[in-house]
Amino acid sequence: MLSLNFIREHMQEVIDRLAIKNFNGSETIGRIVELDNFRRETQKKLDDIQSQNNQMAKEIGLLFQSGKAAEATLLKEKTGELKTQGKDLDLALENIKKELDDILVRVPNLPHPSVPLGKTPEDNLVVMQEGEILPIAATAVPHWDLTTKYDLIDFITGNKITGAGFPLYKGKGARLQRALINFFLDEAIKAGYEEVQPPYMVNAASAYATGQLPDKDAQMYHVGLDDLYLIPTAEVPVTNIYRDTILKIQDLPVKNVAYSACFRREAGSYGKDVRGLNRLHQFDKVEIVQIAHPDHSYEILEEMRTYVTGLLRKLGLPFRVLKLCGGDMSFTSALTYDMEVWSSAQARWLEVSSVSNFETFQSNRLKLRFKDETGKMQPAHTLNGSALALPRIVAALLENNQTPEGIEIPDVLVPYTGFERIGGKA
RNA sequence: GGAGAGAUGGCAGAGCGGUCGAUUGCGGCGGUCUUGAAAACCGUUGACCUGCAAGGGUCCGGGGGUUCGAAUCCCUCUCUCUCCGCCA
Repeated sequence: MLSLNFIREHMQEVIDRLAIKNFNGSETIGRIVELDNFRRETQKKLDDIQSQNNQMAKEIGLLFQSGKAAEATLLKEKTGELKTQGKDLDLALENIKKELDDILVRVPNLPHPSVPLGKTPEDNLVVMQEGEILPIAATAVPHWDLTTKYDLIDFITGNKITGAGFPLYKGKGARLQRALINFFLDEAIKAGYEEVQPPYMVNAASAYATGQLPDKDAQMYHVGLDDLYLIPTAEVPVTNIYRDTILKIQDLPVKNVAYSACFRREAGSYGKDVRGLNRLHQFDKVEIVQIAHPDHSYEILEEMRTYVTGLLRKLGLPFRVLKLCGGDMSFTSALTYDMEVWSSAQARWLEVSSVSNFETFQSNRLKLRFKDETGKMQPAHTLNGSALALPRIVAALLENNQTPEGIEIPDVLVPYTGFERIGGKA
């Protein structure tokens, strides 16, 4: 969430920048400042009463100790009034804080000044494109046909076991998954990330801290009996490692990588977007997370972007990088790059990674801070990115590498798969 | 799941219901000494809210209660440890 002080001191700027995310903040921001003023007033009143209370309690103590019981009793009677006032104020303060917090957690992060204007994905800015976009071969088929042809993924049985969007990977399909996960993890480790294996369920506090709650409540699977959420991305548990943490400046940047299954309800999705591997309820992803000094977070964002495009290059997939426009950015992000790979048989771009800088938006909620050069406490910046999400990578690999002899596995993956081709005589 | 013990500052570990935000040790930081380091010695060392400041307020696992006054008493929840049970 945004910090109250920043909002107070930059009201108009906050409203203007929120508008870039198509969020009309004029009323909300006014209300926030109003409530905060009220909060301060009430707090002050309460503090004064507490102060008087403490003072009197001390005096009473001293009187009793020096044997002046009568005077002490007299003073005791006077504390009743203060107590009632204190209770009322306390209650009022609690209500104000609750209302303030409810509003504050629903205000999105401010976009970085370089974020392009726009409302829809069409307004995103293509910042680079690489790789050859080959014309579609007459015989090329989409991945949902290839997975059936080579018996790699069984959507029907997955549907029987659980439901739509929960595929069953089989044989070389399963091995390809495992190969990709290991390849992505090894590459990240080479790039200096420390591997962690997080829990796949998180509590509400964690989901709030990274911004999934209350914003994306309906997108997460919730286990009601225990009040736990299935993670939509490893970002949630991994970033929450650092909740309520004070880091040393020399520990920055913190670099973590994690593989996890991801669970998303994807309520409201339909049509060609959900066909085959394009959109699933459960999928695999390797996620990179960094915690950075605010002075360097944008350099690190570029570093992460370069890292991810490097992976795509190694896999031999044509890709492009988009800088998301205000309207297409997530609630929590200040600047996001999306990486998309070209799927030849579908003749469309598929999003396979999203790399974002959240600046202090998450760390404010996380209470993730570090002591800076001057010994002052300040919130760190958090960043993360997919490196990478598997399903659409698999889709693109299958579609782009299909030949009459079968599907060719990229050289970098062969040591991981143990086979060079799917189908044919191999 | 059953029985018991516990939860205090970065860590360890004190704390008769009344100047306790908290003794002490370690660690950290600064200094003296030293060519440098170690050792020794001296000093310093929690977070948050509010205020220009002085100051005031809150925090001893979370929440509630008793009391003029709670780290200290009571209730409750959570977690940890030990033992038993069950089990990948």
